[in-house]
Amino acid sequence: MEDIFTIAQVAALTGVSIHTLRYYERVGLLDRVDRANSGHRRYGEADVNRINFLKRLRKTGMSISEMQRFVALYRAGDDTLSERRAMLEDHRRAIQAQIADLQEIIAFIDDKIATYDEQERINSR
Amino acid sequence: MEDIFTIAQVAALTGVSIHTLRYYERVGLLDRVDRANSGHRRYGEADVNRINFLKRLRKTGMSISEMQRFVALYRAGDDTLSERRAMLEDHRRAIQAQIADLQEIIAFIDDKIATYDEQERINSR
DNA sequence: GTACAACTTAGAGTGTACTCTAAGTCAAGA
DNA sequence: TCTTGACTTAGAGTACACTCTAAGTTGTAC
Repeated sequence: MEDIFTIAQVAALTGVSIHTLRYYERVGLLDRVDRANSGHRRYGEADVNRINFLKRLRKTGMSISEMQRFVALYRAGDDTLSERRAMLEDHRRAIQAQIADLQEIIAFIDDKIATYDEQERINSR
Repeated sequence: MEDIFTIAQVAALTGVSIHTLRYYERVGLLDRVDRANSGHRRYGEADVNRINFLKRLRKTGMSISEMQRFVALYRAGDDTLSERRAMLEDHRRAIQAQIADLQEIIAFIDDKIATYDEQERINSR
């Protein structure tokens, strides 16, 4: 019932490269992944979920070291729930701020584009 | 009437460091800034506007090389207006996509936070 | 006129996050 | 059994965007 995956399958599944998957394990973002007798990695669904979560955090600008802190708290168990919650809330706020910045810059670009339109009208007279 | 500024003033005004201002000039993002007889840089308002524009583009994930392309088009004059316009529109679309990603991830984090709340309620029984 | 902070240059160094290499082992099909 | 491609490791290399250093010059306040 529990699906297991090779590193290539996980890379295809998550869009995280093979090199990066090994790197994330090396720096402790992933717990040591199970190995086959051959030594080859065998990922479980929990690993894949973790990778997808990490991918989202990265995509939204969380640094590797912040993610390491988060994972360390996770490993430390239930006592750290409220701390992890606070981290996520901080990160949520940071993302909201990013969105606000982006929206402001969209408005700025729209202004620029409008100026260009104006310019083109003038040039075509 | 035209205000002129030293590099330190521009750094304070724009939030871009002195080192970075010199770097941007070196890689051609800024046209060669005027110099005093002493050789010290003297920035005009047009320079400051350009720096603020570049700062916004960077903040929204445009790479240095893309900005170089944009600036090159700008230098090439009016013939490139529609090309620059197209670049800005592309960048606008990229920013919109970023915003959509971020919003999706906010929803994901809200889910996680809700799970943590649930967990805390269980633990406190 | 002297101290001292701010400026100049070319070029070297840094931090982050990968990304690749070399040398070797393993698994599956012809 | 042989070949081929996927996998393993430790460690080196890379891209990007700065950021700093060294050695020297300039401007201003006392």
